[in-house]
Amino acid sequence: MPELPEVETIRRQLAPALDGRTIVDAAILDHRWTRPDPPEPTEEQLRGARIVSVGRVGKYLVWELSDDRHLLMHLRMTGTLLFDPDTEPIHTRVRFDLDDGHRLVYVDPRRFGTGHLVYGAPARDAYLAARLGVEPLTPEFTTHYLRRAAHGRTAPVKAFLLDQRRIAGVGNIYADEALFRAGIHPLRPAGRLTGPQLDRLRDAVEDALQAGIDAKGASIDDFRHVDGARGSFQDLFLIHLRAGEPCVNCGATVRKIVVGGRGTYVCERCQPRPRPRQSLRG
DNA sequence: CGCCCTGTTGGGGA
DNA sequence: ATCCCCAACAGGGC
Repeated sequence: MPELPEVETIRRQLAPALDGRTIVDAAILDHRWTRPDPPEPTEEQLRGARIVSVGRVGKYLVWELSDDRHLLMHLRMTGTLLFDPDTEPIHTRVRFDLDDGHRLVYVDPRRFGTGHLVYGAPARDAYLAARLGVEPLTPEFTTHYLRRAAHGRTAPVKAFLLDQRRIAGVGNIYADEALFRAGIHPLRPAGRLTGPQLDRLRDAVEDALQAGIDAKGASIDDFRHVDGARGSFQDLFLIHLRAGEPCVNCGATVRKIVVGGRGTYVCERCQPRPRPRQSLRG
């Protein structure tokens, strides 16, 4: 479920409850959660650890633990963290019992989510730096950076946005949203964006992500229900999952295509298809 | 009931 | 650099 705005929302909700607490007991019910070699963390390593802080980098939740240990959690598509659930969810993978009696439960039906334990800030930063580029809601995220990152690339701009090593935290939904707001077709080669398009794209990524963060308060479990009377998110996702509906901007019918193997929603009037590139050899 | 397709992610192999 | 497939599971359409 989580892209940057959702992970950030989870972090904000969790941090006050976790900061300063000690994990008195941990149960790892799913071996897969710790899969790299060696499998870390183990239950023994988590037991007795104090939680210094809970942060976020890209789509990673970064727990700083006592003794300069760092737990890097990625929720992938279906991971969820529940605080004091009434009943034990079916797909519970990890349980954390805190020293104040509260319990945090990690639930993940598809079991894609991962947890890694690394020792020392340098190891943590190296792990993240190898996978993540610029944070899109920081001053580092400039048109200039976008231009340099996109220069010479032939892959579709949507694939470019999804590449976490360039921009950290944009997923399938917000990529569609940003491209729609910027009026750029997802299939346009990233290296062929014009100056004005790069400007618009930078702003659109920022705006779409910030809108997602601001929409907290609505249930994050329901964030995909953009149609119907659900309300809160009706205005948040302008294009995603709206195939067959009229474009909110021009009224043309929103189409669904596939880009990079991912479902992609586009208004081909607001986001005109790129002219097919003439190959040099014909 | 079964089969097929889809999906909020990212890693690895071609 | 780019593209495709896969991990594991649920839900919907037929």
